[in-house]
Amino acid sequence: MPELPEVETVRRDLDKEVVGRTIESVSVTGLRTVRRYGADSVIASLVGRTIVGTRRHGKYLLLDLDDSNVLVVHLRMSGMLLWSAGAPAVEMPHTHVRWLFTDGSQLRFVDPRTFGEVWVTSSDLPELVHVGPDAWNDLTSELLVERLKGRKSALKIALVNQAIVAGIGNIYADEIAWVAGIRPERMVDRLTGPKMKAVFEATREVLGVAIEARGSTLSDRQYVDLYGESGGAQQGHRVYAREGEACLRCGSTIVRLPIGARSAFSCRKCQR
DNA sequence: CAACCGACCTGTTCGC
DNA sequence: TGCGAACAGGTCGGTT
Repeated sequence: MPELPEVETVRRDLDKEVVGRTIESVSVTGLRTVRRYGADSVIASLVGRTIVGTRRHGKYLLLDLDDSNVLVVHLRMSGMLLWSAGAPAVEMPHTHVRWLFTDGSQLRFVDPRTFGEVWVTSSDLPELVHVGPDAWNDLTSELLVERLKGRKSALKIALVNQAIVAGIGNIYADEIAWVAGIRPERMVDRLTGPKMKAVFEATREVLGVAIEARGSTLSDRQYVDLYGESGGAQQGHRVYAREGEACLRCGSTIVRLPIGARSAFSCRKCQR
């Protein structure tokens, strides 16, 4: 599933491939993908526009346009952006939006489960006002303490709450809790200063390594980069999807336990 | 206001 | 082996 490291990988690829390119036409075949403002809005505000830059806030991908508006893409669970210099070698089912550039290259939004979204908005990004600071670019140790203050929820639940901090999802929340040596169900209002610091440092380490490895691609290949290639970060996972395997720190068995409606992987011996 | 939970989806895996 | 059930999970809206 695309979380911050996966979206950041796609952003870096987009920065290389589409910045400076001008959109000749837009084809929308999946209406659910453009449900926020409709197909007409997406097409009318993009044809003739040049992409001048890329940004990311949490899991939101932001493409800056030459009229100061912004093309927003959220991959959610199964969305992928695929770029090709010309006509794509392989046509993918579930292609919902296609952007053709004036130089013959093209970008496609493919999304089997149709949770993903594409829309165009103004530069002040009104749809993202409720989203917290980006976990990679904006978060500091002090800011994390401030964001968690007064919250009564489990560490994992807090980490995946985009209003508290943006970009962390199910996989990296489990990894962060393991690196910090804290149980995912631990209430954040009971974390001491040093433990808060440990969570912050773990966040830096886990996200940094995953970005370096170009994100996590699990067996179902629900995430690939702009060229359709898998990431390599899954090889470094220390708890996620390792139920029954040995903890890499203490050798104890990794377990899977429900937290809220989801499940979390952890080591009961060295996470306290 | 904050926490919680169901709904949204479809491809894949699981269990009988 | 086959088929239906369960599962995967980010976000939103409704409820507690």
